[in-house]
Amino acid sequence: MNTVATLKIGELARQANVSVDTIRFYESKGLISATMRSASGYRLFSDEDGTRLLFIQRAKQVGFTLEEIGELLALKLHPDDHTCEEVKQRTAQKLQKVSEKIAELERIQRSLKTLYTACGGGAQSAQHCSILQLLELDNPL
Amino acid sequence: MNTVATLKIGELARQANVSVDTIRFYESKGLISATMRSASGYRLFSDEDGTRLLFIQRAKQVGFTLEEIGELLALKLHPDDHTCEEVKQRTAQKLQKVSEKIAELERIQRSLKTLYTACGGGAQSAQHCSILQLLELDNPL
DNA sequence: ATTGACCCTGGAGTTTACTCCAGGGTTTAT
DNA sequence: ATAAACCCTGGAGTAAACTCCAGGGTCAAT
Repeated sequence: MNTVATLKIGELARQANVSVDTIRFYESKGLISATMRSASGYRLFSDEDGTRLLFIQRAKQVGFTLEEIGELLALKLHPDDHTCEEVKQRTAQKLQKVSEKIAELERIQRSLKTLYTACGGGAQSAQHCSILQLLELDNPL
Repeated sequence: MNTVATLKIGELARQANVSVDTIRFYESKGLISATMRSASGYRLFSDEDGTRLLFIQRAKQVGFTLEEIGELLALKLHPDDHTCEEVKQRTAQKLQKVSEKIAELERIQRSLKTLYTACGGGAQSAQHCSILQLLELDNPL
């Protein structure tokens, strides 16, 4: 893995498909930080920063806020970590949240699949039928 | 299923754990609509509206915008629907999006699980290790 | 018949996550 | 040596999704 800082902000932005303004905004929020600056003050990034940006985009897609994403990125183990138990506990909390999100999506998925097959399944199955009613069947109150 | 409109906005808000302002805001965006009004102009909602609000909250949690949620809620089949194919196609698109979100979450889940077990798994396994590196292993660029 | 807890509309304010200048230096190619 | 294409900072503007008034009507209980 190449970890030297050679990318200027525009190059990184193109690679990760975000704007340079977005990168600077994320930096201001502590989600990413230029590994170093060039003599003339230009930010220099490494490939790992590209991975980081990609992760941020994806986590956003599934409903994490930038603040939560920052917490996810802060979950780190290293040998001299004296608070291993605490990291473990925070990780467990995040796992819980992720599981809930997956369960939610699977419920929506089941309803959509039912809706999909009901359509064109013969006149008798094409009842009044919306995703709401299907969710209610799947998840009785 | 009870579908009469008897709930005033405050009662519905308490039931669905959102504010009355939020309900009125959703109404302005076409996500929900009071089934009727009382003589004095009060909005009256049915239990189905509660389900609707619950769905909105959950879909928001997994990263759908209010606009997308509106589209999901609009997916409906009924016998006199002449555009069944179109509904089917839109549903397929939504299914695609849901699958992508689930895949993303499962990737994050795998990394978090690895992080969770690495911690406390003996000194030799507690390497410098963050969710980023684990994601990279899981999803080589 | 009046007090407190609701409801209404219309509009202003807030937070999150960007996006877009202005004004000014830097680098690269011609 | 001079454009074109970058980069910098600081700050203003925008869209989405609320949130919070102000000013005024309604309803149930005392």
